[in-house]
Amino acid sequence: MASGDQPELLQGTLEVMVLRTLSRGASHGYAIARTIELLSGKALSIEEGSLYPALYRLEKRGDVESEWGTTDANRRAKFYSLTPRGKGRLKEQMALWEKLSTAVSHVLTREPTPGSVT
Amino acid sequence: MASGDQPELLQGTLEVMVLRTLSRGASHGYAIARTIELLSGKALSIEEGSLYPALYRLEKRGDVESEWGTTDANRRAKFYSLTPRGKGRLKEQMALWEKLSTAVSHVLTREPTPGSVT
DNA sequence: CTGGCATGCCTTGACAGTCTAGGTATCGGT
DNA sequence: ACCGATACCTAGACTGTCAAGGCATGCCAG
Repeated sequence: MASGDQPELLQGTLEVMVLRTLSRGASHGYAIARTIELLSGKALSIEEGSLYPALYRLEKRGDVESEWGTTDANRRAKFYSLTPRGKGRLKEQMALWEKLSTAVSHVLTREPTPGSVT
Repeated sequence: MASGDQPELLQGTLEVMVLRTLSRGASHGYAIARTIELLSGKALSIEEGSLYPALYRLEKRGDVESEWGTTDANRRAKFYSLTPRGKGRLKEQMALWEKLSTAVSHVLTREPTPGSVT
């Protein structure tokens, strides 16, 4: 923790956000980060030290594949795209997020049933 | 892993769930775990190896305090309760969860604006 | 009365994913 | 000539979770 109080990402959510971003079309690291930040309404900030390792994980696992290309800004960049496998994974992970976040929300807001544990 | 594929907790959410549980009244480790599992609709399973360290963290930080007592089942147990500080922390963490989970959901569901980054 | 199950607490070690904090290189504009 | 934005990469520390064990005791079925 220390001093820099940026809210840390909910561990495990970066991957699914990356997959989702790529499901809208191939993109490269830098752009993926900017896109996620934008879509989150600036609530999330994607650190490169987390993003690149995540990308490598996904590629190693066969969920994405990469190819070098050139960006709008005329710069060399590695473009990642979803593989069929990755599309499956995305679906999976979206469902999992839905399930888990709902579960957590329930715990935080639900009133306990009368017959609770003591 | 093997067969029992319990989804891992979203890292960082355990604490806020514990605080929230205690906000409904003092409780002990075992009961806290059962309560969270129940409220989550069995979607979450709280591992003791995560729960107890979390409880110690919270106590060390002054968010909860503990006292030995006896349960309904007539067993010795350490009862934790929220301190004023802990109530503040709970409020904070609930807001943070709200903010982050909303942000993630946006990233997963929102359609990108036309002028996106390339 | 005894064996097993549920209750209840605790700890160690491995591990995964994130962050900090550096580094490199190039393009375009001032 | 420089500087900011773009773009990639990596090492090391850290944090929280998990798996897997251990211990003790109350209660009930057989």
